[in-house]
Amino acid sequence: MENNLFVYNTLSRQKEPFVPINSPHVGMYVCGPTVYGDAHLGHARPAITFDLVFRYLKHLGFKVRYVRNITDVGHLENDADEGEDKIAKKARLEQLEPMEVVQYFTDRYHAAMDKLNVLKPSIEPRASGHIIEQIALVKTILKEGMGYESKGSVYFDVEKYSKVHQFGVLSGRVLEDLMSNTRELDGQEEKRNNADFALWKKAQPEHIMRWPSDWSDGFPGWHLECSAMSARYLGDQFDIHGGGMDLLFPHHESEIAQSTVANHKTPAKYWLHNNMITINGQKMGKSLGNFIQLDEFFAGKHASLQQAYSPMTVRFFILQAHYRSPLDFSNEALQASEKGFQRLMKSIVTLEKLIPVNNSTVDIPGLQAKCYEAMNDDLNSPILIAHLFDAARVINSASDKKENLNTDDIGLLRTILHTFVFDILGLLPENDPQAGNQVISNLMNIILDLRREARTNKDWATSDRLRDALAQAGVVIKDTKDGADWELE
RNA sequence: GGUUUCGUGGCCGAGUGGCUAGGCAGCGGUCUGCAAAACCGUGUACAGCGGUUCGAAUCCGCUCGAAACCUCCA
Repeated sequence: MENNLFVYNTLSRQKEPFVPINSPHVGMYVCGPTVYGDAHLGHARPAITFDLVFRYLKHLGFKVRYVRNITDVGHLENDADEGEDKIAKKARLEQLEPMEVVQYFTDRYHAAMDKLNVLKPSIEPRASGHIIEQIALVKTILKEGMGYESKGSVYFDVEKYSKVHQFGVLSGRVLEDLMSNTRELDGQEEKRNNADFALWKKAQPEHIMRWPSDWSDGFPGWHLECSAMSARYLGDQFDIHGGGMDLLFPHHESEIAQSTVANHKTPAKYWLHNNMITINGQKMGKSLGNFIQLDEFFAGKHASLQQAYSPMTVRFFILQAHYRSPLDFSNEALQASEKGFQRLMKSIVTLEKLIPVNNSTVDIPGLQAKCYEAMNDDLNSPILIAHLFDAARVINSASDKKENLNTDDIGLLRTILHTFVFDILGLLPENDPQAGNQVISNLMNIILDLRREARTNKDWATSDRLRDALAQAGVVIKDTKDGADWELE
């Protein structure tokens, strides 16, 4: 298996060769959604980013176990309902069981991911299903002397940890700065230091989701689930930990601290972080109220949307930017992606109609090498897409008889496009009438025959009538030198 | 205030010491009965000011501007 993949490791702040701990096996953990609301455009980014990683690693021949969790417990809210679990709050408002809410939004999340052609992870564990592991982890941390109990809650002792390890390896935070943070949080007076974070929280009387423990009836701290579940399914040390940049601190930093104490080793070898999607230069987020849900994109129903954008347009839009760059939403940008995506997909259809010529005028093996080069350079999907557009231009030129392609090169182009467009980028054709309905195809042949007859007789009136009528019916006619072609609008 | 980043042509977005990114839009052309599609051609872009260098959008410094995180967030 050839592997020249380099990835940017947040831990070292540089690109490193990707060498799995136990090749060909790869363990990858990615922080998944909190299921108390519908997925928005921001959620699509990590899902698609790590879907790309998952797909490419598999393509390279690695045996990947991809774990992406569902957070259905434990996140605290810092508003009027202090210390209340987000899911419990929503449930009470709607008079639903918390698990009913969780199920509803989990299903909706899965549906949106399916539309975006995001592959299912190997394991999708729920935090609520791993309370036992999380309690065990708290006990281990207490046994190691790095945690302390306070009024039924348990906190991680960041200052003590810092005497042995460096807290802040991932984010570059300095402990002194964290300690001097004077912000008043719930339970702050229970902590020895401001920088300490909760491992276990005692539940308030109104708190619905709670589990018994040695310390109190309560719920796990929000960094704990990822440490517990990644270790449970991938072992103490695994290859890739992914997530959004916004989780870098405190979430991932705390995970490292917890896992380091519990297992005496740093949990993940490579930390990969995707950047944010912005709207008017600002992060798209629930708390900012400026997010657009994925279903709203697909339906075109949102004040900020000029039209509907298909799932593949959204996917292509995201892949056209590098995962570590911020990506700004705008209708113009989405429309450009839509056009570009269609151009790429049309070229794949055109490729199937090419007639081989003896002497090729284009270096197709070189193109393939460039595609791999792009992906190997920290999953540079925008560069890959630029090369695929080069392929599209070659195909169109060949179709126009301006370039020549022999049988081997046409076959290789087919391999390149199918591999990179479908398998790796995970794009799907959206309107494929030929594949869809044989009857339509047959009917179209009859109509185009009639139109060709009219055109041979220079009966432009009939020819145009057919073209206009078909356009009304949603079929676009394209005249080429070799006769007419058609596609659904 | 601290930590981490970023500032590229009309829009989006790669690159990162010398060699065309790419897409969308625009303009000109080829093709066409016309149109669409396709193809070809077309842009003195790198926030500003200094410095290093034979050479800087790319490295360094400063200035200006923006973002994320520091509090739940993808």
